[in-house]
Amino acid sequence: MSISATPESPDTFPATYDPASSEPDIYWRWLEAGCFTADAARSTRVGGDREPYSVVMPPPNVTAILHVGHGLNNAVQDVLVRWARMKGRETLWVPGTDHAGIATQNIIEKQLAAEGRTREDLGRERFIERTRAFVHETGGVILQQLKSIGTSADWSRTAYTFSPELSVAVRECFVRLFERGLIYRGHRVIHWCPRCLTSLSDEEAEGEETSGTLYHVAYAVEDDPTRSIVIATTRPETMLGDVAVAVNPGDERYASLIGRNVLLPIVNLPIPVVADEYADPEFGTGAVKITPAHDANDFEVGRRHSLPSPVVIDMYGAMNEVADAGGRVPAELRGMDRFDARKRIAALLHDAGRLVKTEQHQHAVRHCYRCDTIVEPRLSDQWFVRMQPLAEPALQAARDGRIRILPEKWVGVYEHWMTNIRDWNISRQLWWGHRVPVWYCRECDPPQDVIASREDLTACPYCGCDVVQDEDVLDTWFSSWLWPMSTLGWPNEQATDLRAFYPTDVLVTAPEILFFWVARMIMAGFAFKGETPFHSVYLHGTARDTQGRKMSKSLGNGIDPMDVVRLYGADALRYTLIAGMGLGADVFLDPADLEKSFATGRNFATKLWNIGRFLLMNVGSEAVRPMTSVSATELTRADAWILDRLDVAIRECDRAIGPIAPSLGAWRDDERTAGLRLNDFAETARRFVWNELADWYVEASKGRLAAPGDDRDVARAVLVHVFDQALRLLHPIVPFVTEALWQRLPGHVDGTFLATASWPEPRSARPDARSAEFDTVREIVDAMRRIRSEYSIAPGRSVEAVLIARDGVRGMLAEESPLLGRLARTTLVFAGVAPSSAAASVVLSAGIELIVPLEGLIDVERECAKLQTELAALEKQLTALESRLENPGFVSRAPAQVVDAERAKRTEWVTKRQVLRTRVEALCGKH
RNA sequence: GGGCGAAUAGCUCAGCUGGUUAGAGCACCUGUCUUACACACAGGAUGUCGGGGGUUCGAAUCCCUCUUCGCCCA
Repeated sequence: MSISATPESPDTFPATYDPASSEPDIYWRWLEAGCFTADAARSTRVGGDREPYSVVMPPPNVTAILHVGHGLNNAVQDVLVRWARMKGRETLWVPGTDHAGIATQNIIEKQLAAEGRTREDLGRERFIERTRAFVHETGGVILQQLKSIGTSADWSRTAYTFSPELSVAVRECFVRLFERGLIYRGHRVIHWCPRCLTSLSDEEAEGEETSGTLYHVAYAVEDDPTRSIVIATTRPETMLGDVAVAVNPGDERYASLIGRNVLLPIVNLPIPVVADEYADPEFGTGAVKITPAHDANDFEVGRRHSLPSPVVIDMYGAMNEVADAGGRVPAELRGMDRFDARKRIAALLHDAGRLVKTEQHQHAVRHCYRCDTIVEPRLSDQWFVRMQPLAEPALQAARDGRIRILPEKWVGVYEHWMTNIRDWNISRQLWWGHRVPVWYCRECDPPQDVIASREDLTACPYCGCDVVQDEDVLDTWFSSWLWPMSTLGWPNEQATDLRAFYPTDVLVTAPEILFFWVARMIMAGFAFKGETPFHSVYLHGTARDTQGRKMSKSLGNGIDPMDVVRLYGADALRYTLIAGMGLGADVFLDPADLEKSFATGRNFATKLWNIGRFLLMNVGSEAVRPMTSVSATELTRADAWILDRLDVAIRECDRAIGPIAPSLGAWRDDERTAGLRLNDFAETARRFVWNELADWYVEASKGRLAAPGDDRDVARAVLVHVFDQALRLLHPIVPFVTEALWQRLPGHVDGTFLATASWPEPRSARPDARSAEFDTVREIVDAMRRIRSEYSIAPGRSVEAVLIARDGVRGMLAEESPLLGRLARTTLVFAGVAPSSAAASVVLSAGIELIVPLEGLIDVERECAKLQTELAALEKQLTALESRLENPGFVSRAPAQVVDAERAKRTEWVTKRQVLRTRVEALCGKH
């Protein structure tokens, strides 16, 4: 064992911690030592000696740069991962990026536009080449940024959704689902973004509450122009594609019109009135126009009634006769944008006397989640995944506890989505992404004309003719839903990582992508591995500004985590985020005042640094006794107390982070919601090092460290031990400063890292009795400090206090008098009765009475009033307590231990009341 | 419109299956260069637990209702 012991002095040890100078170095040394590299062979699942713990990082977009949301997400994961690693698990955290089809393609298209070109100018091949080169050059910056906040991921396993390996997984997944009949090509009305020029899934078309107009339009009855039927619509421009008016079959108002024709205004085409349950008699006029090509519901109605589907809006969102629409779009409207056309058509209807009225109407309008353009329903051929069969096991797993979702409020949301699941449109009309692995043979008869294949095809396997591949690519989420498996080697079932680390443990992400990603990963896990991909889902909150707005680039209210790292260090960033984030709660930060926002974390790191500074400067560099060699009899009361508090802190931290995995195959009800309270964990650890170790133990040890002898060595041993343990507890939250200090502790072995040190365990099951005695000392110090403050007694002035207590307590306190002198500048005088002089006094627990004669300083009236107030409050509570105990209902029905506790309390309070009364008589009576 | 959830100190939140005088952090006020730390130390104030009703020996906690807010899905 080599002892890295250069004597510390104020010169070599600055009073404030400088993260900028040490963090990068520490991180580099962790990497060099391979601290974050998992060894699959050690996993018990492949015959190794360690339980595995694995986490997959939600892959950021390959083109993304770090924002606070990423910081928060990765801070949470890093706390869990570092904790698991210290607990001795073979820990793997898989990092990576996704290729972000739409977002990345948008970037390249913008670049091209700046050059006055389009992707069509380049052609598909060259466009993909260019995008690939761009991603290669500038992509993954975010992964480098993640390193500077301490992310302890296994970079040797960095994955990418569009890598050759993961592309194999995507293709395997597609073909298998196709073969199982769960992927089909459908002719449907889907969500279309006229700007991105691609279809979107239901989840990607986000509803947004919008104030619109409801237009009431009269369609004249063909054979009776005196009558008309009034429909209500928010989208009058789609009327050019109307093929019917639907009314509810039970709606008597319209019964006589069913089967007859009405005339479509402007176009002047006769269209039928049909009876269909879809028409809601309560909404609008109860009659609804049917436009199969431009509304998903209308499409279904159209199918039921065998109606045609004329297309009157093109892919760019402009009015045009696209299909089966001959003569429907007037010349003046052709090529006009849909929203301009809406106004124009409203005007035309008005002029024709067909616009009955308009009214304000609140409704949800779908927007593209990537570019916020209003989505246009579009009739087209798309690939869909039949989701219902996949949802069953995913739903069941959540119900029987094989998987848990925290905070629990999201479980209901998950269940609701899963039980009402709809088919997933997975094809995108993009170039950047996994191309749909389907080839078409023009020569073959059905059913061989559509061939899904794991291998690229050049010729039809059935007839040898030429084949063409489907033009579309797959939704990026169709590759990310495989992430927990594909990153570990799936579909190669023999892959060591897959066997060693799947299923993973916890998935940490934001609730926004519960459906996009989390739910689908669970479905994929069951579909392809027959197992849940993780046993816990932790959905964390959102970073918001002081007004509660979500931080975003467009609002300009974001915080760049790299700025925070530069100014205050990664630890400050991490501590602030973790400590400020309750389970599922949002974190509020002020983008205009980084100093204020991150002071919590910065101050804490500095405090920790200074405790270390004190310790290293005062403990010295000579060998420190290991705690195992220190016998209980050598320990002072302060030692017993801090060791006891350490045990409490360890237990509370463990409880806050929680069970690392379900104790059986599934979560028991009582452990289902346990743990993952990272803010509680942070607070407990903070309380221990700051309010207990620094405020009391360090202060109490100062005298002992100054006096050479055996006791000095005991104090040094306890101090080093306790600080070492505290650093371990805090390491997952503030890895850098804890590592820096830990490596400077006397006795540190070169080449060992806190990052891979063991997690603390409590020393003893039961607290040492002398720990409670130290609490009495603390109580007296507190009381003396209050009195001193109240009477403005100069800090330097020594005070004498009279103490009335049992013999045992007297003896104990006599022994602790040096400590009382140091911490409270008080000398105790033991007496049997209170002195009669004017004095400040206080009654402590166990009937200890403390009287501080302060001749001349005491305001007798004030002191008397204070005691009387205290006595009155006590009497009131005592009365309530006694009436409770006299209540037969309480005594007979309340649990015995509650009743006993109340009785014990009564005894104590009665004693206290007696002491207070005597004191009041003595002090107030004279006055 | 359907569903889920929340309302506790100025702010952000704990308070588990009912049982002390309802807690923490931050913010705030007062004092202090006490030999690691003023990014600190010491002391202090702060709540009809959203309103109303009910169950119970006992309600912040359970039930009903109203109000307000948030989220998800239409």
